[in-house]
Amino acid sequence: MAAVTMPRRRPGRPRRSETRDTREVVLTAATALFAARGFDAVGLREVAAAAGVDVATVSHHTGTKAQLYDACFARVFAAERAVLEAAAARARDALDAGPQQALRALHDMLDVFVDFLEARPETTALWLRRWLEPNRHAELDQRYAAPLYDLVEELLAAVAAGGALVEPTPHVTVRSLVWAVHAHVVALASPGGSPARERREFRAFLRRLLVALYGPTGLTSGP
Amino acid sequence: MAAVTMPRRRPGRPRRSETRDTREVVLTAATALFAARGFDAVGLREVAAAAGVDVATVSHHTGTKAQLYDACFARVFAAERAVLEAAAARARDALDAGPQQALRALHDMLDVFVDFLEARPETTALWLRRWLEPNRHAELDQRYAAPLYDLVEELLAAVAAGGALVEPTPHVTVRSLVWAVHAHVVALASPGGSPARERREFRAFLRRLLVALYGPTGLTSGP
DNA sequence: CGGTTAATCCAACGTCTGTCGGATAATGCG
DNA sequence: CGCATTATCCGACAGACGTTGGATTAACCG
Repeated sequence: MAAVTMPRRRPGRPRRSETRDTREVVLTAATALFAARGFDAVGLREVAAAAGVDVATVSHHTGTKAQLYDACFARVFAAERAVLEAAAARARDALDAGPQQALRALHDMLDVFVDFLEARPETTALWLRRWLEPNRHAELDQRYAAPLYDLVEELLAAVAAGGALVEPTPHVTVRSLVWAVHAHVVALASPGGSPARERREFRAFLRRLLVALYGPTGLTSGP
Repeated sequence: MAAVTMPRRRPGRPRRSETRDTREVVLTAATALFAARGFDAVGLREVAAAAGVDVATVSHHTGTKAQLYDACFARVFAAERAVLEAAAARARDALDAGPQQALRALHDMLDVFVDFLEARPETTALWLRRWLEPNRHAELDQRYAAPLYDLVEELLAAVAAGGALVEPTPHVTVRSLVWAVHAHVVALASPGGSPARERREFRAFLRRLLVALYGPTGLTSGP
């Protein structure tokens, strides 16, 4: 099972410097497993083995299995949100510099999103798996997706008001954009193919799509 | 558990007329459960209960649990493929009638796709769940996705050659389009919201997207 | 030093899982 | 009718599951 393994710490109270260490290792191992195979297909003993600890240690640090899953989920999406909000802040600043700069900032924000998911594909896997659960879907949408969509829509509206876009964007456009990214990431994780080329092509596609949807803006080209 | 229940047939060899009946009921119940919660979260006893039969009866008709899952998967996608290939055949015929008619046929084919997934959301759920499995992804892509993508691309290229489209379509565009549909279906299955409006808006979005990507063709407006 | 705290593992629990052998009952066929 | 066939269910098995109590070990603190 490869094992991200801890160096197998002996029992006893840890030194103050290394506290909270095991929990991180467990969460990382669990996140990878949950992303790859889903909640029910992963056993706690398997998580423990991947982390190089005992089952009871996992429970000790993360409580129940459902709590462990929630912790993985929250951890991953906190990272995503942090990255996106930083990019959004930059985009907001660019709003004052005119619609052209604002649109470029929007493009940058899309890049940040794509980069993040490419670097951490577990995010996509965890997201899609929970997305499919019929009951939790609404809650998930409210809590994670809606703020992101609103943010992008707000930026698009602001850019549109500046005259660089043809029309304001409905929810469905942003959602489709996001899902195209998820699809790209899943396909990228598959063995075979030419990752570098695929990444390049996908970015070009996104650029082209945005320009196509929102009209010619003078930002059409750009190496 | 609601139960699509069979009327609880008594033991004994069935009449020749009603043979193969139970198997269909089991597959239907299993498909719904697998789609909603995934392979590992669904127990065979639960499938049996939903179908109104005993566990052993499920095994008797569908073999192992993995075989049951495969049967559900194959059944659902055989239906999808049948519908899509019929639409594709119509689109091919329209190619001879000129690029305008060909593009309209392409739009119709998209509609058929969306209609099918809306009517059978299990298709999307089963598809996405297996899509996420890292190892089976490539096989799945080869076996189910690639032919579909190739088909649409071929049609687009033919239409483009006729002068109605601006440029040929790379793989990534078609894939993004398909995923936008899946996202739409998942969102539609969620409680709350206004399904009728969402369906209307999404179709409008698809039209707009196609026109935006492939240039003004005179087919811009619709109803 | 001695006492407290905290992390780790071992072992066991009850439950649920997928699977299979065998009993039962009803039809089809001669 | 009598025999083979088939669908159905009951019961049981071995294994894996999530979870818990208790023992062990080591660091902190006075």
